[in-house]
Amino acid sequence: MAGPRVDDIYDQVKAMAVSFRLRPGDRLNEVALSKDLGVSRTPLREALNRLVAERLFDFRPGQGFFCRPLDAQSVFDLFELRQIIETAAARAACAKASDEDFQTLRNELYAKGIDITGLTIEEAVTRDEAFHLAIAKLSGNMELLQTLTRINERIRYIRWISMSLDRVQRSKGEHKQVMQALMDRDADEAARVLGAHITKRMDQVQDAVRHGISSIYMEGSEDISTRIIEEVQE
Amino acid sequence: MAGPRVDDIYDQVKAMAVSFRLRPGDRLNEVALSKDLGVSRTPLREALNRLVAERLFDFRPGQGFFCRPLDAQSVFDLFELRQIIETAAARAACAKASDEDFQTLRNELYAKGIDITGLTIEEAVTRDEAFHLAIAKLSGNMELLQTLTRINERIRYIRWISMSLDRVQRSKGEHKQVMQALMDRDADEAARVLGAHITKRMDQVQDAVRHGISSIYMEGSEDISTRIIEEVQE
DNA sequence: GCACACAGATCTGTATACAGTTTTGTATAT
DNA sequence: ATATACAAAACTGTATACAGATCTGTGTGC
Repeated sequence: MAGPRVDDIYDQVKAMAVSFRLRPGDRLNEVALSKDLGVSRTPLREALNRLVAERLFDFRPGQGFFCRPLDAQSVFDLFELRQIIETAAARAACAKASDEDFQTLRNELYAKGIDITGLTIEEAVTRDEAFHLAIAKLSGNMELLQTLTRINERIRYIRWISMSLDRVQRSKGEHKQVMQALMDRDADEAARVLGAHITKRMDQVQDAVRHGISSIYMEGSEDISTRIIEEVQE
Repeated sequence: MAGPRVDDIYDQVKAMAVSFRLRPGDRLNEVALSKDLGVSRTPLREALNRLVAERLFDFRPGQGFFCRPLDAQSVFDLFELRQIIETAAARAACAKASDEDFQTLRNELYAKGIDITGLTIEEAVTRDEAFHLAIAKLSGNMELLQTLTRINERIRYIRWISMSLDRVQRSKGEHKQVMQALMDRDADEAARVLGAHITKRMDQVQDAVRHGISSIYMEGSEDISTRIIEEVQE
């Protein structure tokens, strides 16, 4: 049988890194992990090298692979970059996407993000991310989409933590404004609202980070599986 | 002795891919290449996996590594993304960089890009790229810089070809405008001029690509080492 | 002349072994 | 008690071997 082993390993290790199941800064024990995954070190190291290129791991010659720590500056930079790319994507979408595209976006992803009561934080972030990625996709620029996807992977855990600290999802109204601006094909407005939305999130995240990024590493994990009770009235 | 073997292999293979010495679309023979480089397949494959993550190679399970072909759409997308990132970087630089930073930029990289007579096309593109990257660095956003660096690697060969077809470098006056706007800290003007500059380049490249991307693959190589004779008066 | 099938060669995918380095633990001296 | 030196254990880095998949080329049948 076989199947694409490296791709599977890559996905599994990436999932561990993204969810911080491997603690940032820690050295990765190749032998132990390869036994855990039931493969040998060779394909594991191949997968790890991909993740090094994606900046999810550090590689120090002679010492091995390290789960990459996320410092406050990197978090800020990644959010800023995300804002740059998403606002540009919204502008491009206004120019390039069809009315049908926007209808689909509204009916599928936007609609699913409205009521998140009863969802876990992980699920809520996933839906939020999906809406934002869908806009990026409507830009028609696959390289942009790919780049944003990578950025999202690196800050996903921070978004989980931030949301679990805040408890309440306040993006409903903002998403509505973004959706409206897109359907009006008002590029300036779409970029403005989306940019402000991300800035607000970034501020929340900065608070969380200031609160101590090291403590963030410890908790979590169970928090993202707690369910969201209520939603603010908009 | 030893030294970081994988990093070296990575650099060497990347250099081959970026300069299209490995022809796009071609399958890579691991045994042959590993013999060429004087290493075994194991570290070579590790390096190749990094390059897969950077989209310089494709990986098809069961078939191996393929030098990634650059289609017209990808070239367009990469240039568009480059424009988005660079204009945003210029805006950020206006807000964050110090006067001293701009002085250094002007005296070192800007000045070196003015007179390119006698340089090879490869050298001229390198200087152009260095100026643009320096602006990105002044944004203070290292993630942005990293992302742009990766994009540049993927379109470098196209820029070589485009410049060798055009023969004449017309960026002198445009760079001057960008430099001036930066020193005035006029973010809107800097973004506008830089954006227009990249758009112009993109148009030239699109012409080159329409001219036939397949023919582009064949020639080149020697063209980039031809020296630039004259420069337009500005 | 063309399509298909089969066999040989080639190449990829992974496990394993081993050399060399780094880390860890212990014992000794100050 | 602290620092240092040394030895043992653990781990990384790479080569190699082998199994399995893929490709290539030839020959046969239609």
